[in-house]
Amino acid sequence: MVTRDRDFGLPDEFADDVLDLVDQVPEGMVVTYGDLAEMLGRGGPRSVGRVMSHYGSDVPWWRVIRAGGYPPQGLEDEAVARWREEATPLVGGALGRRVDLKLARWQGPGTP
DNA sequence: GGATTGACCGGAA
DNA sequence: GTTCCGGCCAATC
Repeated sequence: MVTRDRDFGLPDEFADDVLDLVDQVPEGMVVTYGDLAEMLGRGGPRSVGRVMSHYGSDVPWWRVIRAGGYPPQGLEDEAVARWREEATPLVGGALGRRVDLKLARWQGPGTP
């Protein structure tokens, strides 16, 4: 009996947990990298960000933002466009480029 | 085995 | 408002 039954098949278990949580984020809401790390109970903001850059293609990555309410670098315009489509609360109105975490922050599964 | 990197965080100047 | 720094964790060279 080995400690890990999944030697291969999945790239890494950590990424699987991250993607699973991001996929549960409802429309009009967002979550920060640091919050995801805390929900998982391990890892850090950097680890989550790295996972997203490689495997985020299969999840609503635009709902994962930085602690300041800003979208990931390189995809700012893409994320803002998605938010306006999903009516995500933005600071300064619908023309804002920053998410209002005070209203749109997803607290975790079971609290949509 | 160490050193570097990455879609980061928070605080200070 | 911006810019700089140290800390954080996992994957990669």
